[in-house]
Amino acid sequence: MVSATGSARRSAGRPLNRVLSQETITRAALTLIESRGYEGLTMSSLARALKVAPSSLYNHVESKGDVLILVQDHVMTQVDVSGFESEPWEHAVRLFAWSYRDVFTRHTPLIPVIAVLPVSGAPQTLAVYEAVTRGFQKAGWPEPLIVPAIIALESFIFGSAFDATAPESIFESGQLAGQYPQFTAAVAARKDHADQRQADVAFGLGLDALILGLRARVAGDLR
Amino acid sequence: MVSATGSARRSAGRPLNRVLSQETITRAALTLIESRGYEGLTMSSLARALKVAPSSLYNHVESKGDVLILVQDHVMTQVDVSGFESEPWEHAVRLFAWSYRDVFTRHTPLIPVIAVLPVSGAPQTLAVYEAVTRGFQKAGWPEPLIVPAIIALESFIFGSAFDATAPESIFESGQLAGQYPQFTAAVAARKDHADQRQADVAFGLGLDALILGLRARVAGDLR
DNA sequence: ACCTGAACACCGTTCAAGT
DNA sequence: ACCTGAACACCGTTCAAGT
Repeated sequence: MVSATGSARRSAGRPLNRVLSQETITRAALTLIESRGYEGLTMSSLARALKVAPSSLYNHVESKGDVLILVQDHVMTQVDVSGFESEPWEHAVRLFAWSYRDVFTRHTPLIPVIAVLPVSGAPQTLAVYEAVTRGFQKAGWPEPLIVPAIIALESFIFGSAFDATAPESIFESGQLAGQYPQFTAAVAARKDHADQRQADVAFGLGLDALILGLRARVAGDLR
Repeated sequence: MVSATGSARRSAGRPLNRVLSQETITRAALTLIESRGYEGLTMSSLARALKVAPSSLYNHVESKGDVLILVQDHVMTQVDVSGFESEPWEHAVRLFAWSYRDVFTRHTPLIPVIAVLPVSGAPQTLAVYEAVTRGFQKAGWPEPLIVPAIIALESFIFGSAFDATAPESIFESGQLAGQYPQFTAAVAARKDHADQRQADVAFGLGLDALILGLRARVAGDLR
């Protein structure tokens, strides 16, 4: 019997023309993540989206972790590094950092993947690092400081991406307010930044501080 | 039949004295994580360690996520906030930040949990924030800036904890080196900091920059 | 080479039955 | 109130069989 609606099921055996590739898998995974989130991304759901049996995926990837690596590298193309070509260093860093954080706020489950993944298998990730490095070099940064500075920036960005997914009320002490009076007061005193999200205020503050502090360090090293 | 070695299996029905509590569960989970890591922590393994059926756990926690929340709050007691009582602000922040990062380097799977968890259910976490807040107040920080500054610091710390779990060789471009010459050069130029780990160099650089930048911002606000 | 379909060893969670 | 034991609906992954 063939399913009543939709197309007939493919029979076993090698099909006449290949139906899968790493690219179609990556694309389907991204679409699935956009519509159903990361909990919605399973090898089953991915296979279903591609109209294929789950076991077929293993002809093209070694594991689900492999799929996440493919997705990660593709997501990296969404990060805006254009500023490093034309803009002054500080402006370029700011543009880059906000863009990087915004992208990964939508993809926090990739952060544990990327943070530990060797760049050698991730060309788009390398392309981003290359562009950023050129920007730092153009601004006259001492070579040995560039990679540590990029890592520090990236660490701040990843942590901030997690923070950006937290509910606005995360710091309300609730019942325990009386036991922690100073923190409760500090939470209440946070400036009412109109409609700006608290996570954005913190990110802006930290980014300004990092930029200022890094710049001071470079000036010291070059003097 | 009773198992040949070890104690006999408990029969069904309410036992004479309670064998579980949130505290024993938390303790067992932490021991399990220390010995087998986070992949080794399953509801089954946890039950086995406590000599109990997996379903028994659900009399004390609502889900595995609940267990992670209990673990997270307990781990928070390992963070050193003692500096904020006696030391100058800058030294206290440094002590706190390194300690916080070191603790969560061993517990990165908790980061997505804590980053989104309302503090109202996490007394130890609140205790840490209270101590830090007092240190900032003592140093004369303007009240509305304290919470954003703590969040920024924490974001940098969490991101750096992930970075600290990465292999030392993560930035070697491998085959693709030729296509990304500037980044490859920058990686090669990283100072040889004797036996200091690259992650520690980056964390130290970023922490110094953040401290300097935050301090400058405060000075500006108070002027 | 690359697909299907059946199977496997897990997972977290639910719930009736028992004391 | 709080435990056991059986069951359920999933998970990722393996592998023989098919073309």
